[in-house]
Amino acid sequence: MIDSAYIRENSDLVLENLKSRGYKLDIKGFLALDENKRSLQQSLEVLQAKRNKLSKDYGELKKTGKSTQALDIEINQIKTSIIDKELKYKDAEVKLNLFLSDIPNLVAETTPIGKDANANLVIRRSSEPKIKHSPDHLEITSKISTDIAAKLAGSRFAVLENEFAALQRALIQLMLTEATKKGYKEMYVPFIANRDSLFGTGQLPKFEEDLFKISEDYYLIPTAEVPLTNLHRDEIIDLSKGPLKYTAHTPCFRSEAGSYGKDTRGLIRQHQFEKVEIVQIIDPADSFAALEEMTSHAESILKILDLPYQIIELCSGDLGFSAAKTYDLEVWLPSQGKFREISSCSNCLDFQARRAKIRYKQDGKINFVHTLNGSALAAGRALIAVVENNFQQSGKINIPEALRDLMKRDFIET
RNA sequence: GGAGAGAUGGCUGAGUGGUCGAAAGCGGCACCCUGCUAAGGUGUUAUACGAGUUUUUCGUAUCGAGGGUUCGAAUCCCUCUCUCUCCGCCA
Repeated sequence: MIDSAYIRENSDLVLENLKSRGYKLDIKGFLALDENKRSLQQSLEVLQAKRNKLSKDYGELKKTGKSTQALDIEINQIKTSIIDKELKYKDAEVKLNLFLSDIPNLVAETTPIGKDANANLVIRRSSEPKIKHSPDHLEITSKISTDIAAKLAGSRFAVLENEFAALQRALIQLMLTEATKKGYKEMYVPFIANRDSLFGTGQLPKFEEDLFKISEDYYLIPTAEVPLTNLHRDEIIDLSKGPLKYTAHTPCFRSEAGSYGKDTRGLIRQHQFEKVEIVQIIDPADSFAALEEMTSHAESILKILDLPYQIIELCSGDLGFSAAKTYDLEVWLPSQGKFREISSCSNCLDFQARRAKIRYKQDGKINFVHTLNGSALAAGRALIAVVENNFQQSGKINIPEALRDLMKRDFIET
C-alpha cells in the first residue's frame, strides 16, 4: 500500500512512477475519494464531539436531579445525523482502501525503466554451461513422473521416485543449512494462510485467482514469504539489534491461472513445488544493501551446486505487484537451451509493512519497516537443473559435490 | 466432538454504566543522587486518522473482531474468532 498522503502531495511523481510499470493511476478518482473521506471524517468528528459534550451535560443534570428534557431533543437529533454520517464515512473509507489496495508499489529509483521482460538487464553471469543441450528431465528418467501425478491429482503435479525424491530433499537440506549459516532463523510455518496474511503481503485482494482457496477464509500459501513476513503483522518490533531474518522450507501452491499452455511439460511450472524462502524485516536505511546481500546469498547456493546461471535485474514493467526492485536468478536448463528463473529477490520497501502494519520504533518515533523476500532457492527447479546439467552420455547423473554426503552416493542411475 | 473459563497498554494485571485511554507492578526512557559495581529518588512512557502549527496543541476513534441496548459502554446483550482447563479422539 502506498501512503495516501504521499500520493496526495506528490501526485505527478506517483503518476509518472506507476506509469513506468504499466499502471495507469486514476489520480482524479483518487483525489476525489481521498477528499471525500477526509471531509466526511471532519464533519463526523464535529458531531461526535458535540454528542460527547452533551452526554456529559446530561449526566450532570441527572446527578443533580434536574430535567433533561431540553437535551433529549438535541441529543436525539445529533444521534440521527451521526448514524447517517457514520454510514457515509465508512463507505468512503472502504472505497478509498479498496482503491489504494489495488495500486502496485512504487518503482525504486535504481530500477531500470522498461516496458516488459525484454528490457531486463543482465547483471552478471557464471562461467559457461558445460552441457549446452540435453534431453529434458522427463526424458532422462522415468522416476520423475507427471503421468502418475495426473492420476492422483491432475495436471501440473509430479511424483518423484526414490533417488529423485531424495535429491530434492537433499537440496532443501543444503539450502536451509546455508541460510541458517547466513543468520536466517529457520522457521516451520503453516502452509495455510488467512485473508489478513495474504492481504499483508499483497496477494489479496487483487490476485485471488492465482491462489488455491480451500474455504471461505483459508488459502494455501503460494510462497513462504506470506507466513514469514506476516510473523510480525500488527506489531511494533525492535530493530535495534539488527534486522529480523527468517528462512523456511515450505511447499508452494499456485493455481497458475493465466498460464494455460505455458510450460506444460515437466516440473517447470507446477501447482505444488518446494521452496526455501528467505525474508528480512529491516530498517529502511538498510534495505537496498540487504537486497544485494540476499541476492548474493541465493547466488551462493547456485555456486555451491555448480550450476550455470545469470542474474538479471527486472525493469519497471516486469516487476511484481509488491516489489520496488527485484533481481531474478536464472539457471541454465540445457533441455530448453536457455536460462530460467530459479529465484526472485525483491525489496518491497514499506509497501507490505503498511499493509501488514509492521512498524519499528527509533528515537521515540514509529515508522514502517522495510521487507525483503527471496527464494534460496526453488527446489523443484533446482532439481531439474541438477539433473539436466549433470546428465552424462553414459546415462548417469553426477551428483554435485556438495550433495554427495547428504545423498550417500556420487551419481544416480536413471 | 462434549463441558467450563478467559481475551485490557511492551509485559503482568486491576477495573461491572459517566470523573477510564484506563490503577498498580515490571520493563523502557530522561534527569538527580551515589567515588567504578550494586542500590536509591523524581518524572515520563499506547496507537491510528484528521485539523492546526511545524515550537506548544486540539478533535475523533480504539480495552480480541463485528453488531446491539443506552443520553453515555472496557463494563450490559448477541454473533464470530482465538486462547486455556477437563473429558473423548488422535499423528
